[in-house]
Amino acid sequence: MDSSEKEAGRKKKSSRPTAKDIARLAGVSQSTVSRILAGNPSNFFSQQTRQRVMGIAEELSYSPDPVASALRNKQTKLIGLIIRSIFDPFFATLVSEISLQARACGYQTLLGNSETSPSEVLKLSSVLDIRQTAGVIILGDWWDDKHAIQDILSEGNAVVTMCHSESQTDTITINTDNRAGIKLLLDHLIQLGHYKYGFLQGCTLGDFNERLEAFLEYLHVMGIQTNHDWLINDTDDITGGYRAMVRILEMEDRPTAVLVADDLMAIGALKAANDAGVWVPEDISITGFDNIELASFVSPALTTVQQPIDVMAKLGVDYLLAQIQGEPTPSPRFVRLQPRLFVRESTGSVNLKLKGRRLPKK
Amino acid sequence: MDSSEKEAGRKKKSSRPTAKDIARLAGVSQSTVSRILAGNPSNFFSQQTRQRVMGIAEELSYSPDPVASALRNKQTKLIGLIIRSIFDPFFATLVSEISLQARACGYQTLLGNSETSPSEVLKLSSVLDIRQTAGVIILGDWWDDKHAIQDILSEGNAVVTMCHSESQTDTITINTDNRAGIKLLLDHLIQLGHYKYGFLQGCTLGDFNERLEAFLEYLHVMGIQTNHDWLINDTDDITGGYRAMVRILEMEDRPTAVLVADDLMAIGALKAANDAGVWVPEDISITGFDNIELASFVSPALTTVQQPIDVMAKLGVDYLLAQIQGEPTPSPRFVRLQPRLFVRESTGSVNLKLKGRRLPKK
DNA sequence: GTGAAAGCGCTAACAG
DNA sequence: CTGTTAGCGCTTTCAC
Repeated sequence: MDSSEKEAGRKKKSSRPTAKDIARLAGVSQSTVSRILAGNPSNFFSQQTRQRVMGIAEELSYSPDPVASALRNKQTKLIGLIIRSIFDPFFATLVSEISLQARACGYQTLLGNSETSPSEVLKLSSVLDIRQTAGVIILGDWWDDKHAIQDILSEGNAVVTMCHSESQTDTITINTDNRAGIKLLLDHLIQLGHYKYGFLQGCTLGDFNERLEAFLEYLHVMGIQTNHDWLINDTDDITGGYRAMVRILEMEDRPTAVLVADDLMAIGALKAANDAGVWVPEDISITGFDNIELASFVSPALTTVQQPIDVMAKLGVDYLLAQIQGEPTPSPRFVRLQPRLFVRESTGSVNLKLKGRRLPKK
Repeated sequence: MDSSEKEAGRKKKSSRPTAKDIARLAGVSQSTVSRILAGNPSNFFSQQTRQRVMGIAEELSYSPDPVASALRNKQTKLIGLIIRSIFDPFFATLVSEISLQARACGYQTLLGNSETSPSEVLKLSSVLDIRQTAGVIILGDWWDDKHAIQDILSEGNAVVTMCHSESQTDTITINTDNRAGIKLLLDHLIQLGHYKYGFLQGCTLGDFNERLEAFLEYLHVMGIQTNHDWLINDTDDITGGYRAMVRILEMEDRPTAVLVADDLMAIGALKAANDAGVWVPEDISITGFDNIELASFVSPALTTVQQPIDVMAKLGVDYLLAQIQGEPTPSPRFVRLQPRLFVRESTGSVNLKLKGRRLPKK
């Protein structure tokens, strides 16, 4: 083999200029380059050197190697995202917003979704190598969070939880106010004259628990009786919603309105009603939670409550970065954002029954 | 301040044992540790040393710092994922599968979704800092791919594209066979007696283009006339599908069946029909593409064609890793996987008209 | 104001 | 079989 062949970089990154290159070209030392480009205001340089260095850096479109600087700083520019399920459009949207927001702050997003059985205690490291992250956002809670979060923190990571129920930890939690959401929904239904309420809970997860609790409490406050048969528990996906609704529909004595723990499940429930020939909202009213885009596009369109995803994402990232930068945890550790009611076609007055379904307009 | 306070690690990673620690404890050199743990079969060690080192490593649950090893190897264990939109459940599922698959191979996934206007030429680096990735998977094409991909490659990254149309590059592309899918759908509809076909195209993206072309070609082959008014172009999301369908429905002379470029749009189209009081499939048949889970849960359930997401994900990751490991690009650069037809409720015989809609069973 | 030098944790080339 | 040494690219003392 020809020996004078210049080795083309062991594996990759053949080309990129380094601080050393800039230094050589500018006739200064590497440390000067680093200092000037760091933009640390405490350092002063002759206008000359600064211009020259910055000029050359610009020209070669230099920027410091993130890996090297991570090693040196003991801190990457990566944030980990641990998600229960990316299939749920609500989470997918949240993920998207978070990653956008993070990128705007110079951070990238490492995806740690883990479609595992919720029952199994998850070793966090199997989902995400947290040594590579500066911080972690946990979306939804479902396993032994206390330990998991402790692991992450002990690794020196910052942590923020979102859509996470009660304080299992000392970390910041950003949530929609589930109680307020349920109240919005129930007030709306009560106004429509409903008096028998069912609740389809995804599973006994934090957020869903909160919604169920709020449901029971508010009903109690309003002096409305509940039948515990109407509280059904299934998986927190579209199929779970379908199955749960089937059970409701099989009952002799049915609720007049069913609150479903989230939109995706509610879409499943809607389908179950449809398949059974039960009309919504004429025979039964159904509500969701989240206001995913799809909610307006099913038939009938879903009455639901909106979570302010963009605000949640922004807050989550902001808090996380603050923590990463060593700022102290702010005092109200639980942020509760207000949801908003969207009344659409899946809810109606109890008296609607037998009025017949929407007919062709023509 | 107390000077003898042990500095608690500059920012993080205070604790983790290093190879040096293991070496000290085992009474060997650091390189021995590295070599033993690397498991390189070309190196032999005394059973003694090996056991001792591995024992200690195990005990401290040591594993090499990914950042340091990335710096040294000039190669991270990160793969970048560039997605058109994570909102589409089809893409979300693909992302999930890919990240699972990648993790199984010791790689993590960096998320680079970029909800930007498709028209704008995207600087790739604004979506994902590819210096931190060993390879990139691009899902869907939509901008100046040739340049973007060239950028990535020149950075030393491996690239695989998925759901990407014709060869704009020399990279491997993994796709569902769009032509076969359209044929499946059309054969089904032809059998039902349809003779007037519309097509709602998401936008002039690769995958969608291929579907439209296949549609036109196959119709031509079958000697079926097409009305170009029935070819509608809108955004590739649920709202786009809705709008496009509204336009179809406003026409005097309507197609008897409408193929929609993907399921999400088809759901929008379904809603449009519903809102207009047009019955599906009695008045018009509608089909989708992808077979997302939702397809079974809208009413009427969507007849569609399934993309084998899991296989695609596995192949994509496999090919990417092969490339990363320096294996040569395999000869058939275009992998086309076969779709599968799912007939559900949104398609029916042309003669169904006026038979009336599903009625309550009770 | 700027340079020299150390070192983050790892791996691999080069001894022996 | 194993140790010594160099160096990935960066930042940051410490000197001058």
